[in-house]
Amino acid sequence: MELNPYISVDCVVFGYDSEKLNVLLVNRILSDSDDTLPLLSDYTLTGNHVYENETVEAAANRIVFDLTGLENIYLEQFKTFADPDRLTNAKDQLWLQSIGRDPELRVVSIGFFALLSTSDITLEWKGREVKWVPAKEVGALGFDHNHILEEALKAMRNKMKHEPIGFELLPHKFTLTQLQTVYERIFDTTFDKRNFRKKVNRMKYVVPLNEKQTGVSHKPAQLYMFSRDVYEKTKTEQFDFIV
Amino acid sequence: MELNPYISVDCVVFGYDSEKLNVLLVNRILSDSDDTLPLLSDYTLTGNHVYENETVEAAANRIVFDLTGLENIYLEQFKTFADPDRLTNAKDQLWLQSIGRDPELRVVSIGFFALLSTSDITLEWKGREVKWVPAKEVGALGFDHNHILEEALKAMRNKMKHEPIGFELLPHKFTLTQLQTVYERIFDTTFDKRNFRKKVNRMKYVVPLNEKQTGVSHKPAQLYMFSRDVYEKTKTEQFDFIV
DNA sequence: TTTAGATAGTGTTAAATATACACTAAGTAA
DNA sequence: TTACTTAGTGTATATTTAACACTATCTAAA
Repeated sequence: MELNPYISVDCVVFGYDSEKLNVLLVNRILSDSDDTLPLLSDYTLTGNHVYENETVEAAANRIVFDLTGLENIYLEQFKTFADPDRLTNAKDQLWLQSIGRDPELRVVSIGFFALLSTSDITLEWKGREVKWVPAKEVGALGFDHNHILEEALKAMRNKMKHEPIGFELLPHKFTLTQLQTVYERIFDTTFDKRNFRKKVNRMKYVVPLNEKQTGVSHKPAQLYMFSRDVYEKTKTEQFDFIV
Repeated sequence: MELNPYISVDCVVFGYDSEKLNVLLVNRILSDSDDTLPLLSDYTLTGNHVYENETVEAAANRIVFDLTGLENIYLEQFKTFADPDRLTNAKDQLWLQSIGRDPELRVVSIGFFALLSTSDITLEWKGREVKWVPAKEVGALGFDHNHILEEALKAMRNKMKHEPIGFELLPHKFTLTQLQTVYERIFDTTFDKRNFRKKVNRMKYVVPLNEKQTGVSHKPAQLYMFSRDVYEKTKTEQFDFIV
């Protein structure tokens, strides 16, 4: 089965490590014929073209699965990138040529972001180096991927303000302190612990388990899980189009 | 300048007529050679392929401008449609063939929605019939446009809950009753007049004008306008990830 | 010019939510 | 047993929401 040459999917995989938000990057390396200094070595987001009979959602899931081994990861199509000059940079042209793609072809890239907890996976070598980089420390990426990353961050933060997706960045079982910290780190702010807990208390879809944290050298915290089921059943329309 | 054959933009143009939400549709008609009964006659959303050197945003603006004569209309890219079988329906295949497109080609369509007040424009014949249809009365559309319309409605409603875009559906100067009615019609609900006004009162970006409604046979209402400028300057981060 | 009709515009009370703030509880490790 | 670390909790005040009904002002028609 053939890959479609002009439709690609780029996945901005966000992984939270209970400290900061990271992005999954892959190494883009191009060696000279005599194998000395590489002609090109930088990083890009994870992406691929879609197969001719494949939906873009399936392609996004495939890409995330190939790199993380995880299925049913939170994935959302957030924006499409199709500027005529998005791949006309010299490095990108060199790369496209070297991997046998037509550098003239206008490639549409459909952007997805994925949310997961880095504790759920261990990265493996997949023919190319794959690594987590803190979102705030990402340097110059190949293609238009800095732009895509910025847009993904915007879309993710925006969604996070109104829908319960912070949970997707945590392990299945989490403590309220962990939950509070995710939101604090992603929005670069702090919340009052008691007020935060009062608010969470009202969210019936954050359900306490009969289980406590283990392996910590202090009072172990109560564990909770997120129930999307309860969420869907209890959510109501709400407006907040106000300052 | 050539149109790119595999990248298209579909615009879901929402027009509010101070009564209901309408969608702009164009007639897709195909006559037999002897010009009797049409082989095909139905409606689609407005869309077009993009020029090779054109961005998709520019294409969306061009499409809206060509149909309405308006520039600087509120436009938002909301989702991209690229299913391999999105144009494989018999009617669509017939149409594609008849206008000289390759019916086998996988076409990516980037969806935008536009918001405007129908009072701002008068539709003209542009070689094809163009008409407003109430969003709730749209029948079977060509291509995958019923699906695109559904997604546009979802995206628009969702955005409307959290950001001040209801104004885009009204004339530049509007009354508070008109503003309330837009929200009521789009969310199929009703609000208490006094509470609604108290809320709007707190929105500093809804600014009263030194002007009243004219041409009505009852007490004329105060006119207001929306200031995106004030909005951008006064908006704050807010969370509501709660039931 | 008076009157009927239509929509504009306004205030209060009770309940819920948001905010600000500091100490005790329960575990581990030395 | 003590020191250390994080968990977990309550109260008072300010703000916001929700529920609810009447008067004001204009036009048009009698």
